[in-house]
Order: sequence, then structure tokens, then C-alpha cells
Amino acid sequence: MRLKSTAYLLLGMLRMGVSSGYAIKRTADASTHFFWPTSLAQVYPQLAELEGRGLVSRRDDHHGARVRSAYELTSEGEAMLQTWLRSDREVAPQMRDEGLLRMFFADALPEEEQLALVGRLRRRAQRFEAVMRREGLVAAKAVREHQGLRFPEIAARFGADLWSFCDDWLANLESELEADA
Amino acid sequence: MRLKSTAYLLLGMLRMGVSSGYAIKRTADASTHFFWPTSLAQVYPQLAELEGRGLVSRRDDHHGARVRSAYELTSEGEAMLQTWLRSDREVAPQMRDEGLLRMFFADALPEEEQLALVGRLRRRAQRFEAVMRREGLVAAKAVREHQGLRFPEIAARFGADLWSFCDDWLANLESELEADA
DNA sequence: TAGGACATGTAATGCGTTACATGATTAT
DNA sequence: ATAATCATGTAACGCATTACATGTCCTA
Repeated sequence: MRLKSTAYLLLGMLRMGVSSGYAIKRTADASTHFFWPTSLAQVYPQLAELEGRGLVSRRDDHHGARVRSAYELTSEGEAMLQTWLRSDREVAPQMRDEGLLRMFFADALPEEEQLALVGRLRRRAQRFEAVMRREGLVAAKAVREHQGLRFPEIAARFGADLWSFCDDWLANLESELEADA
Repeated sequence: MRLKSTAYLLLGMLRMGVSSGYAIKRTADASTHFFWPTSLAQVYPQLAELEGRGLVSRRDDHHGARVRSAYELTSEGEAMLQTWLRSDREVAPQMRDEGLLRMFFADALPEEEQLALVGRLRRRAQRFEAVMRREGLVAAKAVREHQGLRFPEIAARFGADLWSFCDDWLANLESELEADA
């Protein structure tokens, strides 16, 4: 019985106490989105499938006239999550970035435009870093304080630091290119 | 007339003098694959479409009984590539990494297993860095020496340095976790 | 002479996003 | 009241990978 990665995202979120499909998507957008994007059109069917496999259980959460599906992990689901966390099955990390693709072909441009291209990449990195520090890290810090979970914050720090590294690296490249010109 | 990113990859490769679909795929696997993966099943139809749009031209390259399709950029294709390199249309960079997803949920593990998980991530980063320095960078260096193109090497250096950064960052995390235990 | 690389394509399949559809609740 | 958010789903579409199919050339 093998699950797709998004299924583990759901199991993990449920374990954190995020119980509805909508809430999972909202939480994921503010945390795991950076290294594992997903959408509601994946979340709902996946939750239904996990329920079918007995890895999660569903109950109706009435709130006025409104009914909400609240899920939680079954013991089988918890075991499945644990097994996955310990496993070393490697799914090759994937990255797609048109910006880097542009840089790869930048020789086709005159020198001053090469510099401009690198500058755009750098400002983009700065923007992403700022967002992650402002939104991702703050939310993750709250999770640590309220639920004692530290790894969401570690992951958010990693994301921010990664973009910060890109910023520095590109700044350095700018200097090199300027020195040559 | 808007093209998809893979189309620009093809235009760029053709400009570098890589002229057949097969060769483009082979070259891409050793260079752009890291930030823009592709496959033969995309390359061949895309080349045909670019030909239909007049951005590339095709001729038969006879080699014994074997016929090879050799493509080159038309002036329209060259212009299209230039426009793209100068544009700042942003396609959000995407990343999917099950390893980071595991780390995000690592609180579910006992402490010594958290450390093991981080260790696995770190060794993976080391492996990727080694591959990029050994294969990617060497190939890119050759491109610079033979064709005077410097950005392929810059991109390869970026990839290797990025994994090196991950290695360092994770080493630091390991120390932090050990200090707490 | 056999296996691997070169070379070109198509078909089937899976995955993921966007758009569509619907309705309750809350804040302004 | 009315717009935004909460909440749940399905349908259509596009993109990408894997598998299939075919044949040549070169090297061990």
C-alpha cells in the first residue's frame, strides 16, 4: 500500500490538529506550500481516499446550519505517517524556475543587459525572503509556542535562509560581472 | 504569440549550436535539468511546433543511411529568444521536495530519529553537490572554453553552491538538535 | 554479434491547476 | 446589504512522464 506525497501532507496536517480540508489547504499555503504546493481539488478527493483506506476517520462538525467535515488520524494512519517519516524512499526533488533558465542563456544578451537580468533575479530573491520571514516564519513561530512543534519553524527558517543565500550569491555575481566590464 | 517555457529552452539550446532533438535532451539532462527538467516526449513535438511558427528551420542531416533532423534558429526565433531574455514576465518558481516535507513533520518522531532524518537530508545534499561539481560543472566549463559562453558555467556553479549551502545549513541544524539533547 | 548509444516519434497515463458550482457565515 | 471568508466538491484542461514502437550505428 503506497501513498502519494500529498497524502502524507494530509496525514501530517491532521496529526498537527488541522482537521478540515479547507483548513489544511489554508495552513499548507502558509507553510508547506514552498516545497510542496497543493490545491483544494487535490485535498478533498485525497481525504476521501484516505478515509476509504481507513487511515483517517471523518465526523460531522455541526456549526449552526453549517456542516463541516472534521477528520482525524486513525491508529493505522498514525502508523503510516511514522513509517513514511522513517523511510528513506527517495523521490527526486523537482524544481522549475524560468528565471534560472533565463540566466543559463544570458550569454545571448549584451553585457549591461546580462547585469540587469541578474539584478531582476536578485530582487526576486529578496522579495521571496521578505515574504517568508514576514508570513511563514511568524506563523510557524506561533505553532511552536502554542503546540510545542519546532520543525515547522525550522522549515520556515530554512526557506527564508535559502532565499537569503540566493540574494547573497547573486550580489556576488553582480560584483564579478561589474568587475569584468 | 506566447510560448511555453520549454520552447525557450529549445530556442536557447539551438542558439548554443545544439541542433537535434536528441542532442538537446542529452545536453539539457547535463545542464538545465536541475532547474528545468524535460523529456523527449516534449522536445520533439515542441520542435515541430516551433518550426510551424517559423521560429526554427529544419534540414535533413544525412549520415550514411541515417537521417537526422538538424534545426537552427531563424531570425524570428532569435528575436523571440532575445525578447524573452529581456522580459520580466514572472512564472512563479516551483519546487517539490518530499524530503523537506518530511522534515516539516519531524516533530512526530522521537528525538534521535529526528536527528537521523536530518542526517539523511544532509547526505542527500552532499550527494547532489558532488554530482553537480563532478558532472555539471565540468561540462559547463568545457562549453566556456570551446564556445566562450560563461553563463552555463555560472548556472552550474549556482546549483553546486546551493546544495553546498543546504549541506552547511543542515550540519548546523544537527548541532543545534544535538545540543538540545 | 550483441549490447548500448543514437535518433525520432506516438500513445497512454497520471498529476495538478483553473474554472465552475453551490451555499452558509461573518465582518464592514 | 454586500463583500469576503468559510466550506465542499466536480469537471475540464493542460502539462509532463513512462511506456511503447522502430530502426541505425558503433564498440567491445
